[in-house]
Amino acid sequence: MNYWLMKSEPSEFSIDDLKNRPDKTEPWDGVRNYQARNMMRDQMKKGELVFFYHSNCDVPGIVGTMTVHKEGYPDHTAFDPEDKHYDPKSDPDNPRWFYVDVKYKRKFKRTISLAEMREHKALKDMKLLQKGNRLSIMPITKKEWDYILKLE
DNA sequence: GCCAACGTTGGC
DNA sequence: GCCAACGTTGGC
Repeated sequence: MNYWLMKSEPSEFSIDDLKNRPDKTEPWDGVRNYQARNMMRDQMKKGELVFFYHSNCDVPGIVGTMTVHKEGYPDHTAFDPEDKHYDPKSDPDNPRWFYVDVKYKRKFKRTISLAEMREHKALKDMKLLQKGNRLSIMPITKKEWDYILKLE
């Protein structure tokens, strides 16, 4: 059982957008980073728990939880010239980019902000808090997962 | 809007 | 394979 954190800009796709999908699921499209792709393609398993993180907004932080609903498969937005995530180098016969479907689980009563997480020594090793980390998907330890849930 | 940190691209 | 140039991320 692995635990994850996935970032999204709420102006693009927020936890409320996910919650408001008819079946509360959505493909996590547009990831164009190899490390993040590898995690979605190879490591994220159905039913695993994921923090939803809002980035590039007034109060960046964790806003809720979701689950991996469908394991890695080719990101078809890479094949569509009309799509803003189009990548001509991704060949449908040999896809370069993959995504998973996520499913809404719960929205926190409040945002666990990045600033707040920085204040907790127990969380100091989180990849999220390390300088210059721009990965949009990252693993979380069970210890960190449990600790953050208690902050709510 | 600024800018540091990082990833990718492409010339050589 | 090096590395400068460029583009992107994302906190502030």
